[in-house]
Amino acid sequence: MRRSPTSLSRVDPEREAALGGLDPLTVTKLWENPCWLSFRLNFVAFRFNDPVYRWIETRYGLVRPEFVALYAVGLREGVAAKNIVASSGLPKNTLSRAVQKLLQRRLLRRETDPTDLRSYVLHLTPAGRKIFDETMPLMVQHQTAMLACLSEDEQRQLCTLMDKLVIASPAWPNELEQEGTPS
Amino acid sequence: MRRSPTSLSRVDPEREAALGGLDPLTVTKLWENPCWLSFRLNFVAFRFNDPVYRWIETRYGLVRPEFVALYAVGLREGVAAKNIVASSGLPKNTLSRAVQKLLQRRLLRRETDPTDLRSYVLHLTPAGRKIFDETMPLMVQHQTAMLACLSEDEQRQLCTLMDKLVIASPAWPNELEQEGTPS
DNA sequence: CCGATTTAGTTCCAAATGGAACTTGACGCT
DNA sequence: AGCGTCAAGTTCCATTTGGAACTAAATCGG
Repeated sequence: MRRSPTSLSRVDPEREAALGGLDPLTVTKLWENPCWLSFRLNFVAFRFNDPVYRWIETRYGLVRPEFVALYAVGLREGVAAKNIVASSGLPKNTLSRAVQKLLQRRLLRRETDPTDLRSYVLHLTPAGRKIFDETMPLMVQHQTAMLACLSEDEQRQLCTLMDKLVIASPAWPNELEQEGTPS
Repeated sequence: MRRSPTSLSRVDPEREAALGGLDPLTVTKLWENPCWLSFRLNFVAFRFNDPVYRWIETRYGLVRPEFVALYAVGLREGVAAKNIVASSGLPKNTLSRAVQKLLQRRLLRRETDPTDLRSYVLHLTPAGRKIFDETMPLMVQHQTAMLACLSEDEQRQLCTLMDKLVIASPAWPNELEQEGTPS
């Protein structure tokens, strides 16, 4: 029952030293886990997200989907909720509520999209923009701290590799076990 | 206000072609987003997690934290709940419930840890092991599909780079904006 | 060896979540 | 144009979630 992926990364002794800070189960998930990608993604993502969202929640009273929406509009004025859904994976009713809340709090403004009357075009108000501008540097600083263990070059590599994944993502299966054409 | 990270990856024209399948906001989050790491992590993690957890839920009636617990014990018999908490980031009450449910359903078995009477040592029952063994190949297959856009060598690189991040993680800040020693 | 602090796990409960059904507008087809 | 299907966003409601308080056991300090 030996599975291959473990061999992808070797537990070389120099590293073994640095492992003191990690829970033993974490070590197992790193090096005796056929699903190496999933664990690494979720673990690192969590370590990024958790401090960020806790800070935003206590600082501005915005919960995660609300900030996701605000951040998205901050990056690209004029998006619609559907875009945020597609790029974040949050369910659309959750995002609907998030947008409502942001509208109430006058952090977001919206107008119906003249080219599609079902859809709304979103913009940040100055107050919303202020939050975006205040938060961004902290997030970048946190990212920098997390990436400090990698050289500039390694950081670029990581970025490029993950680019490829995201770009390839439309071709990935949305369901497990979709056997070819059933009968 | 130009921020550097965008320059980490160039939107070279060959890629621009393949971008058809992506939402415009996704493209912005890729290449006009100072927080490039966060987006890539969360996006790819979501695309892995979502099909997997939906399948497990419909197939076995296990919700996410339940499967997280089952999977963890499957990887390393004899772990305690605290280890699963540490390695997964789920809150401990959520995991407590997940374990209870798995005990009820006889997928997990537990005995008090003789070296620490507060703690329990967890094991899979044969039924639990069966689920683990059935699920693993599908997850690996999904991972393989997602990684198909990378060469063997690139896959190894990605694995190694993320190793480094996980290993460095104990040194990362748990809070944003913890200014040095206050007064 | 006794009190003060920390830790593993549980319980409580208010709040967030997300599936499903719904409304309204767009789009395709004949 | 007219009808059936699809898409954007909202609403409803049962379920899940996770913070905070709690219990019991371990660990630390003198």
